[in-house]
Amino acid sequence: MANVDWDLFAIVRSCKATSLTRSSTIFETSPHIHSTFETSPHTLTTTTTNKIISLQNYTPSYFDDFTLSCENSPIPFSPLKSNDFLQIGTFIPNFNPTPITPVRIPTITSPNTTISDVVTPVTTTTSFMTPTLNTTIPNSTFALPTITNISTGINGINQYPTVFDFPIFVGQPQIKPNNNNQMVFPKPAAYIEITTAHFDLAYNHPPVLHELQRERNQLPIQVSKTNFGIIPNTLSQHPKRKSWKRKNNNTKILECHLSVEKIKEDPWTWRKYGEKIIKGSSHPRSYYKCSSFNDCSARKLVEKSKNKENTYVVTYKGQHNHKEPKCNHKSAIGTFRNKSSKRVLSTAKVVESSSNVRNTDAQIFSTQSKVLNPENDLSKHHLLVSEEAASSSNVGNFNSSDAMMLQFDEPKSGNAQVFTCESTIPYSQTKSIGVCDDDDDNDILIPNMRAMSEDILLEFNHLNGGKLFP
DNA sequence: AGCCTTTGACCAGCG
DNA sequence: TCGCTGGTCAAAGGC
Repeated sequence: MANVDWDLFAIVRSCKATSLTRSSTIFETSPHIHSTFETSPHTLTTTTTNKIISLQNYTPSYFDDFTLSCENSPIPFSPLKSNDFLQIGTFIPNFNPTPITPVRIPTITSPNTTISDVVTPVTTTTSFMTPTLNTTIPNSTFALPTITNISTGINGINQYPTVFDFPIFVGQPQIKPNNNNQMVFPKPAAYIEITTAHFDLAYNHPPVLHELQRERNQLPIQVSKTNFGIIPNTLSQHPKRKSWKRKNNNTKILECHLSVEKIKEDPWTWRKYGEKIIKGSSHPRSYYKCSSFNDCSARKLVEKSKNKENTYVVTYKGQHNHKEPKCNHKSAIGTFRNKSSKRVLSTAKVVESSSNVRNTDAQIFSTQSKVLNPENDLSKHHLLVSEEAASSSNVGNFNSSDAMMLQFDEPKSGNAQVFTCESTIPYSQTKSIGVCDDDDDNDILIPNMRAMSEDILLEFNHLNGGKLFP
């Protein structure tokens, strides 16, 4: 059972790519207004034709929650967490789409809940090129293997696909197959696919998961290396804003809107090297470099979203020239303590008495300046886990990054308390999956976000002035 | 000791 | 050419 809570949802998610085979409807169940673009109803009616979902009457919107119904087989369609969303509006006006490769293949069949005969996986391995009038795409582009079961359920949780599991081809008008079973684009249009790949691209994931898939004799994965899956963001980009290109003409940029939780899932390690007040923005922009490897050119810009609470605009530039750091799935924006397990222990102890707590946006992601409340079970657990990690003879490689961390600082003026949810993932469970082992690339340690229930997170809300989970 | 954040100064592109 | 602005550097200090 120890493994269960370490459900590698990311793997599960990444190993599935599905599309409906029948008429379907996607509609947003969360009625929130998230952006100034949103003036029309928040319902997206889609139809599918031959495995393609087309959005009609689309209005740019965030998608916090979905319900996806498929004729007589409704599929509750929920995000993994409350803040899971895709800002599809960002992706829509992609009239010159760069190659985007669907990379997800359903591979994991859990002994738990399954959804049968509902979805057909998409395993397209070729890039999606700019459609033109009467353009046809060879049928092979859409040749799909068939599976009958899609399983995401672990312990009965999240037994349904999430938004990330469904590639969505956004097009207007619909793509239709011709007599030769080729996909025909009736007129120039923009098509974009939204899959988990985008999130992974955002995090610049190396093909770790893909390797797993290949080991399972799945189809090879092709990830576009040429354009990094760039999705032009013509909605959010100010036309006069060209300063991006000054020094980075050749760097690859991906902008995405991520919730705090998503940001924390970033497996890469970053070091903040600057912060700047951006004109017209009420929030400073923070600049991060990849700190995992010297000379890595990957950079990340983080700025709090104007439009959506708890959301940050994260811009990735450049590419990592190294593998994703192992055993670092804590995924804070900044700090990564890679050296010793002592650090975990010392940090945990030091912060017990610390009152030096800042309350900036950036600090939300910091692993420093944290204060534990000794009276809090989670804090105790954190210490316990940390000490166990530090003292265990066979866990020498364990560090704080092995566990997911969520921590929220409180303003100085208050009774500073920072709760570290890191402790919600017992170290014993990390071992069950595999501690760091440089000799085993297949030991992937990904925390189960569901292990941290929203109720728990909400309990921390007041500690952060209600900013994180209003 | 090492790595982090902070922050003012500087650099460079653009209008 | 100059001022504005975004991006980066690097010293200082913290953990």
